[in-house]
Amino acid sequence: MTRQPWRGCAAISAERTPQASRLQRFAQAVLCFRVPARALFARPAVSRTPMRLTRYFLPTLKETPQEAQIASHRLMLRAGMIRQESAGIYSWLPLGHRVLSRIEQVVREEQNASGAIEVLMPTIQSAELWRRSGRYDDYGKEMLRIIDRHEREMLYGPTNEEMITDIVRQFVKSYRTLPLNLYHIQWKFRDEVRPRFGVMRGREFLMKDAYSFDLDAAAARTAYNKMFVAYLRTFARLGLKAIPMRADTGPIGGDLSHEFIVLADTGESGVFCDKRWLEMDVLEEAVDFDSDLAPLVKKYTDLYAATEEKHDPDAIPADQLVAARGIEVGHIFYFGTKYSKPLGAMVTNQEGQLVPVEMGSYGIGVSRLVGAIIEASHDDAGIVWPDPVAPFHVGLANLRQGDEACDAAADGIYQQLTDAGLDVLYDDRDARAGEKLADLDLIGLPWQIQIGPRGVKAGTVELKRRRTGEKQEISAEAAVNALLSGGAT
RNA sequence: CGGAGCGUAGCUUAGCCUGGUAAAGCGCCUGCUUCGGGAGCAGGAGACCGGAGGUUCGAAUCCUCUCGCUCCGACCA
Repeated sequence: MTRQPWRGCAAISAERTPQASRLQRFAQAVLCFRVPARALFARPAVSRTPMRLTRYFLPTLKETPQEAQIASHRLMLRAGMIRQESAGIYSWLPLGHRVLSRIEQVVREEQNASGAIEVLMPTIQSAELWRRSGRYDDYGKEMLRIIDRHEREMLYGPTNEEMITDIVRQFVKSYRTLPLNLYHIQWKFRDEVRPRFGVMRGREFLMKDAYSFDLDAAAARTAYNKMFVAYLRTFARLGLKAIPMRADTGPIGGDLSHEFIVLADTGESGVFCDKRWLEMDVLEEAVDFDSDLAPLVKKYTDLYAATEEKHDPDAIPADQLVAARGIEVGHIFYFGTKYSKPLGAMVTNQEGQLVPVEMGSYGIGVSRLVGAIIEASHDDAGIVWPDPVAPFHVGLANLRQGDEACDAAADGIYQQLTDAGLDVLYDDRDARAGEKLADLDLIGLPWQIQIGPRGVKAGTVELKRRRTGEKQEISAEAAVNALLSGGAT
């Protein structure tokens, strides 16, 4: 990485001012041939953020605030991940924000892998757009309506079908531009009558929404399958078993739809599935999204699975059926020309005719997933993060802060793990062992290293796997090597 | 939106029924002793009792209104 691409280019760097635009700097750097182009596009490594707890902000609670009814809500409050601002609206504190970002990143990577392209649309939309689709009046009180200073009617977007369709209407004129799948990850607002369960059912929530545009129904089906498979992979990476269930299409309309449901006792909807689903493997292997995905989709839709609304008691023998509760973490729809027609998103086909584009939309509740993952992965002591979403890889507890030998050992391990690129949260507070260990379990980092006077004297530290509780007393080197050799990345 | 509850210190609560000017535990700050699963002792800070009005000599307490939050139902990613 070249911090100063101007070095050695005196004539050019002399002209650089603090106000130099990006373009100017780009030109300067390019003119300076000694700078590798790669450096210009180097991106910051977001995940490499070790932290000493004394310099962090992690307001954990010993007692449970009274408003929290379910495990995930309780644990998120206790672990200092969120603070409620008003009904269904939350601030994300550092720990919660890190988890949210991690989930968002997994979702983004899998969307990109499937060929979808990221955009970002605003939270505030104009009522005019919604009048054209006819939904402004239909949507009811769930839509938060806003009047700006010019008395114009605006709204805080509950979803973005109208806007994305309007974008495509303007720029996409030919079938040659299709297929197209645009997605964004953005905050939305639905003024729920009764928000509850913390971030699982908030009024403000972070959603990934993808919108597919195709020339005909067959192509739209291909787009649907891509998203279907991308969702299987996304949830598998997040450590969740999400079952695709035949679902009601709801007010959004359409005739092909699956909800991805995580089974949990605290789930808000009743669901039914073949009991063989419980043994079914999640989709781990990489997928070629240009291949025919129909067989894969078939594999994951062959076994019966339906939400309450779509459940058909005659479809499956009772002794094969599991009735459970579930959390909806994703929902995919095909809805044809429902928006393209009224909003005029037309393309010219091969025959030169103007036809409305075929659309689908595909949502993942990113902020809801934080709660869903905790519901699916916690114990009496606290959260148990799946490795890919854990806010830090390793929690390092110095059980006797201020003891010279312990400090030296802990500082050393912290340095090594950090240098190796692991995210380490180092509890260097002057606090008691019990408090540190309880906090570590509560925040649920996948690995813990405990360093205390007893072990230091014997030349060992304790390496603990949060999920299993399994502990080993080994040398510091062995612990570092164990973490570096795979487990904790 | 129907039904039911609750607002007292940062958190969890007591006090309210039967009015007399606010209490405890945890957390926080200081000191000492402790130190391998949320320590002990001593001291300290911190609450116009959600807000407004009313009744009363006097209101956290009774009455009215209002705001906020929670739960059940209907609705929803």
